[in-house]
Amino acid sequence: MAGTRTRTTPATEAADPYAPCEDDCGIRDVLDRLGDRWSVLLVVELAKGTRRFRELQHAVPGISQRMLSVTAKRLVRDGLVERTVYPTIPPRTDYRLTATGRSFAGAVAALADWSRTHKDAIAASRDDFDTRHPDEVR
Amino acid sequence: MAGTRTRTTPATEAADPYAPCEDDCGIRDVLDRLGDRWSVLLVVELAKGTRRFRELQHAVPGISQRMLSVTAKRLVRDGLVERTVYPTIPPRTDYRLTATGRSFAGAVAALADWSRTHKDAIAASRDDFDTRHPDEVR
DNA sequence: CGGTATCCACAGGGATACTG
DNA sequence: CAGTATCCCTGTGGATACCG
Repeated sequence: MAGTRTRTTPATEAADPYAPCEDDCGIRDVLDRLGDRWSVLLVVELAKGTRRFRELQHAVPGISQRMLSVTAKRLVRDGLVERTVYPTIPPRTDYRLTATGRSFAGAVAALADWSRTHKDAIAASRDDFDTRHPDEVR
Repeated sequence: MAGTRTRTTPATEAADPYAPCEDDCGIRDVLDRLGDRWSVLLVVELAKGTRRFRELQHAVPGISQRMLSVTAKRLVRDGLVERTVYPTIPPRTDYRLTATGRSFAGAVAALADWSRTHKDAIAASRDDFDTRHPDEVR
């Protein structure tokens, strides 16, 4: 999502180019988490229980060490995930959902349900659209 | 969301770098719509009733003509929105949610509810985190 | 083990101009 | 009115290397 909440104009700008909360108002914050590639997958995995860094990395195939670190930190900042560090050698870090995080996981699960029940219809619609409009860039 | 569903590697690649549907499986498709800047705003507006191109543009402040066009087309392709063109002069185009689209709007509304009830907690958590970690890039 | 730091490719999306 | 065509800047996130 390039340019999210950013302005292109130099700096000598006064008004916020984005609407001051039309229907939005806070929803964006949640949507941004849902939108990024990994947050939801991490939450879904953590909904199953406490996980260590390495465990998360294996549970969510394809995530890089960097993105796991970045995403987890974001979730911790938002208060959805709790991080516990054991200063042992070698170190150990546990991640687990907070109460808010579990609530969020519930909301996500509802959405996942919607996805599952409508994915076929969506796929069909796309195929249909694509055959009807063979050109197009996409 | 740069690099979404894309590979950086040249072309001589065999296996899909992304998991063949671990827990994901179709959810991504929905999440991608939720993730982009405008889809949800458009759906929310259309949930109120049929809208013309221009009406949508005014209802969703900040959206460019191009992004309205692009986003609407995506929603039509996914079968969430229906487009009716009246070949009058000047032309007129109506956009309205399909049955699937209304169902989707419902799911989004649920999410919006979650957002509203938790936005304060999230904001508080962020403030707390930020004061506790004054440095950091963000 | 559990991260950071750095570098960079690339798709998203804004601005602007033009068209049926 | 309702788009399309271009151009270009931007943040996201992948790869890689290094650290306590």
